[in-house]
Amino acid sequence: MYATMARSKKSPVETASVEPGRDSEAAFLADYDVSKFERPSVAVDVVVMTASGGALKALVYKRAEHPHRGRYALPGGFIRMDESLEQAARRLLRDKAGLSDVFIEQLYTFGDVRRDPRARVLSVSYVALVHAEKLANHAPKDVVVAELVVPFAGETGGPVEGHTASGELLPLAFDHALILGMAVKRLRGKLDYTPVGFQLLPDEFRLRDLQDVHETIRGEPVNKDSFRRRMLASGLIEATGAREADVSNRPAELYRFIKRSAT
Amino acid sequence: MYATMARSKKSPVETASVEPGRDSEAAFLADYDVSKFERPSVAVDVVVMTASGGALKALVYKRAEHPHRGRYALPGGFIRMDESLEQAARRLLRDKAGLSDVFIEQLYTFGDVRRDPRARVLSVSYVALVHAEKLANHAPKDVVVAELVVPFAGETGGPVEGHTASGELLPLAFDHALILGMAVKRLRGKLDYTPVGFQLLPDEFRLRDLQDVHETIRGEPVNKDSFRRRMLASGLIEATGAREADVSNRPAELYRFIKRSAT
DNA sequence: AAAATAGTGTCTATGAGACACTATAGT
DNA sequence: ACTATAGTGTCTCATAGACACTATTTT
Repeated sequence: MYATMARSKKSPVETASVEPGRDSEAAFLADYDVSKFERPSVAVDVVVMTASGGALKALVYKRAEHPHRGRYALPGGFIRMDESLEQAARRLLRDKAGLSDVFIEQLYTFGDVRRDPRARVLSVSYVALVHAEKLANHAPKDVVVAELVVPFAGETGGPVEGHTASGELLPLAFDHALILGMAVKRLRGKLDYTPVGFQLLPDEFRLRDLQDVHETIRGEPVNKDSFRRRMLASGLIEATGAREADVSNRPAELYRFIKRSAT
Repeated sequence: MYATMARSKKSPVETASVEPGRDSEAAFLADYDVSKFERPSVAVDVVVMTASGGALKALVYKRAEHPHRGRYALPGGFIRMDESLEQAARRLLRDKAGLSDVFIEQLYTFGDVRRDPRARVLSVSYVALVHAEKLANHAPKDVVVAELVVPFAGETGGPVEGHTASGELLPLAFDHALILGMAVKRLRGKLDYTPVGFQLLPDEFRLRDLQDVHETIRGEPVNKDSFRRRMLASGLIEATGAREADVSNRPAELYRFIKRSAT
């Protein structure tokens, strides 16, 4: 889009001294040889996160091929020449995790020279947030929903461990422990000023569920009273009028988010 | 580092079922052919920002070559195979802007398929924050310190215009208006919870200077009383004991940041 | 009735905004 | 004395945390 705009004849931004030179630019482009410069490989890796049972979780799968065969890696793959980074992330999410229509956001680009033993490979990472049930229903069976053990408080950052539900440690491939750590850091940072729960809860939920999500992400308890007041005053959620059923205590009011963001 | 760790024999993380297979992995790597997959070019572009005279500014330079000859671009260039992304950013900053020992941080990776007319080129962007004087002293003469005109409030995001000091619009190359917009958005976001002024002010400054920086970044005034109280209570700055001189009014106390972060 | 969790009302401490006031330099 | 900006003291309002209290379900 911007490339197009830049080449249009009378774009309103062409006020100062831009040399038009359209023919010579065209000639230049025709002659341009991409292979002049060495290029790295570029992969997109997606952190598919959810929060349930008091734990932050992310989807990993056991690598069947070298390098790092047997270790656990994030769903990812090399980008194609005809897709944008986000399109690549969505494709990989669909092909490797069976997920579509989820919230995704670019996280960070990892580019250490030796991060992949094969060759120079950059990883442009994305975070996807999904409901726990969606992950349970749609994920192929060779994937593992790893529980994350976060060794840092607040938004300090650092590598994060993955465990099975039974507590076994899952050795992570490449620098994926760092990518997971960055994802947790980002999620914690977003918590204060964006309605993160939108993506991590079903359409109807109890305030307690929303509080659980916040506490799981932060890794520490939040004040119940203050949390309720803030959420109700935020204007982002509304009561459905319905209440939960079949509980052995006073049933909680059910709420929904006012504007469910598209994808 | 991670590649090394992953291949070490008895890493403590190898608790679950990792297939060792060191020989076969070595064989695999020896056979691995990088050229199997098509690869994009990867550039690093650096937004060198400063705040002075009530305006946010960024360094751009007029392109002498195609594509987008005559338009203004961020300092940038293709990454080399033996340097990390941050190393590339620092190299470009040194070579193209004459700057070293400045704060830099990765911003975002732009990957639209058509963002560069030559070929598929990803841009991993970085933000550098420097004092206004440092920029004035060190910048080569083919660069322009463009004043940014930010058409959005808060952290909405969107493209940003560059102007000369005299108000002339500088047409920007590629998607660099978007990259600048992202940089402004990020800077505004950091303002609330990190001492951004550290990087944008000289060693000694008046509280008014710090307030000016905050107002310039936010694009709107801040409450003077509350701002003073917050800054003094933050524990991040301390009085030097000295006062400004040669002013025709009550001279202000000079302050310094407690811990000047390294680079 | 007992147990368990949902939800309300109220008090207090803290921090932001508003504003009046005092302080100190040059002219 | 006058001007301009620095810096202080105080009042009010909004919000977070603490805590006691009430409400509503199952067993």
